[in-house]
Amino acid sequence: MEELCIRLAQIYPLPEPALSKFLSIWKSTSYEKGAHLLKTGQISNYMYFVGKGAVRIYYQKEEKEITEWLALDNNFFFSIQSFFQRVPSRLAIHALENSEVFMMHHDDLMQLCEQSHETEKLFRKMITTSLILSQIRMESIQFENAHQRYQRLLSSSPDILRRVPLSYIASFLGITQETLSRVRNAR
Amino acid sequence: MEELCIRLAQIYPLPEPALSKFLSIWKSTSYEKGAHLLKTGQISNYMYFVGKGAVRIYYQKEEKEITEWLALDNNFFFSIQSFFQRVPSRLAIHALENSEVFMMHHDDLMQLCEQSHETEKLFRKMITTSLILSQIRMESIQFENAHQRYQRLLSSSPDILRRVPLSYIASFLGITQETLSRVRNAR
DNA sequence: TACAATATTTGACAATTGTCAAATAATAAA
DNA sequence: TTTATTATTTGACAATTGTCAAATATTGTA
Repeated sequence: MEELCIRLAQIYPLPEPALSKFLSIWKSTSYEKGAHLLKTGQISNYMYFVGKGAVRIYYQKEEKEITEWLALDNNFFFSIQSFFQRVPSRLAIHALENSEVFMMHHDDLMQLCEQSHETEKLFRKMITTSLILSQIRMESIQFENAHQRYQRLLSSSPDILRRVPLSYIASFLGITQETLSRVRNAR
Repeated sequence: MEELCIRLAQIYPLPEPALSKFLSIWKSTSYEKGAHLLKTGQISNYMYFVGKGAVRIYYQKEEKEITEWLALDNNFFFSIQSFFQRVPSRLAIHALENSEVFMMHHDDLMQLCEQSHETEKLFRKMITTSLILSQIRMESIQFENAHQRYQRLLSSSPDILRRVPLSYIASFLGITQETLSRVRNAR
């Protein structure tokens, strides 16, 4: 919870009493390694924050599993389209390690946003952050080759290799496992 | 202006008096073909809406010009990172045709957002729309080949080929002009 | 420890796309 | 209309990455 507060304050320092109310709608849960936070076809009701731990967002694409996102310690994540558009999620989410996860229900958030302009503002800034990250990732995928993408990931998240199977990382980077294996050794 | 109102209402129907105030901060300008709306290195102060016309957002990458976005008739566009983070823009924007452009200054928008919760909500929804589009485009770039990306563009914006030079479209799709030329003929 | 299951690496080859140069087509200017 | 300029297409070849199969390494479990 500590870390969640810190991350929120970095995005926008919500004044009281809105802050207390906002924090109160986050629920804490523990997920065992392998457990699902969200399954394909469910409407994703939550925005999540992983404290200590790691989760993977993925989906099925022609008999392959595509890793859409990896979130390690102290990061937000959610199934964007399902959460916002209230449609069944194409994405599934599971824990890669035993993880401490905080989650906030869509309806609770919307209710607070109605009541509190300041909370709406915080939420707007959270989405803005996601949008900027999305742009950066898009550019990386479009213009960097396998080696450059791997290096970028390494420098932004150095311990990811020790904690996440190579096949997931490769898919997240948009390359095959074999290519990633070659790229990270030799050359 | 008509079309701008329609598009805004689709995103969120802002009630009066907020709507009138919001509309009043949009300024209308005409740009001649080739004219710049924004040059590299400037801080991008505006969110834009092109009425009738076409614009191109691009940047320089190792002696090549990369087309980051193309906006035709009745669409929003802006230099996301510069607009939100108030840093000099890596992107430039110019008109591909004589264009009718509406623009809204960052500071005016922020002032209205402070005053009006409803306006903040509209803005939040506009960003959410951008985020979802960004996700869809990212997936297209990551998992579709040149031919599929071209087809997707054609179906979402059929007249783009008649109005935008092939080299810009190719760059926008993340492929070379030669590959696009081959993909759209034969095969 | 030894075995089984899973994960990663390696090799051979194919598919896709990029690069560079030249030819052709389309457009704008004289 | 003719010419000059710009845009698009085509060919030959190279680079990158993907695919499939097999080998090796790692991890978890009896």
